[in-house]
Amino acid sequence: MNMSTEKFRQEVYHVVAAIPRGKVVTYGQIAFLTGRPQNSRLVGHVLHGTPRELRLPCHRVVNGSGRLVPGWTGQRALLEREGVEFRPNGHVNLKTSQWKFMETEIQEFPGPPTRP
DNA sequence: ACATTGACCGGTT
DNA sequence: AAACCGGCCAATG
Repeated sequence: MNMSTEKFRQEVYHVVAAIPRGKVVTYGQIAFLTGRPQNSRLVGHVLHGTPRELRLPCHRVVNGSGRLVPGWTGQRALLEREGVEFRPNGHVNLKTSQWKFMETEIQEFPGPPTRP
């Protein structure tokens, strides 16, 4: 068993556990937060093998374009139940339902200078 | 030791 | 919007 990958697995679990109701995060975001921004595929691999008894909100993880997990029927119902919004094409509306952890400290900036 | 396969991503048609 | 491509890396055969 490789130690660092085991730690990586635990960190992924921690992030997923912290996703608030009604919001989703992408595999890429989790990869970034766990210090392996290049390895979003591994996040998916870890989540695929998540034990059910951990009771993690795995349904709140989607891919970068808002697509749901291939073959997981019922994920959409779980998300809709907690208020996640969907687009006409069946993807999550990331614009309104993505958890943007970067924007927790900085609220507003004076708007960008309008250039004619 | 390969080769293939993914719950992926960013950039380019 | 959607398809394709190259890069990524653990797991699997």
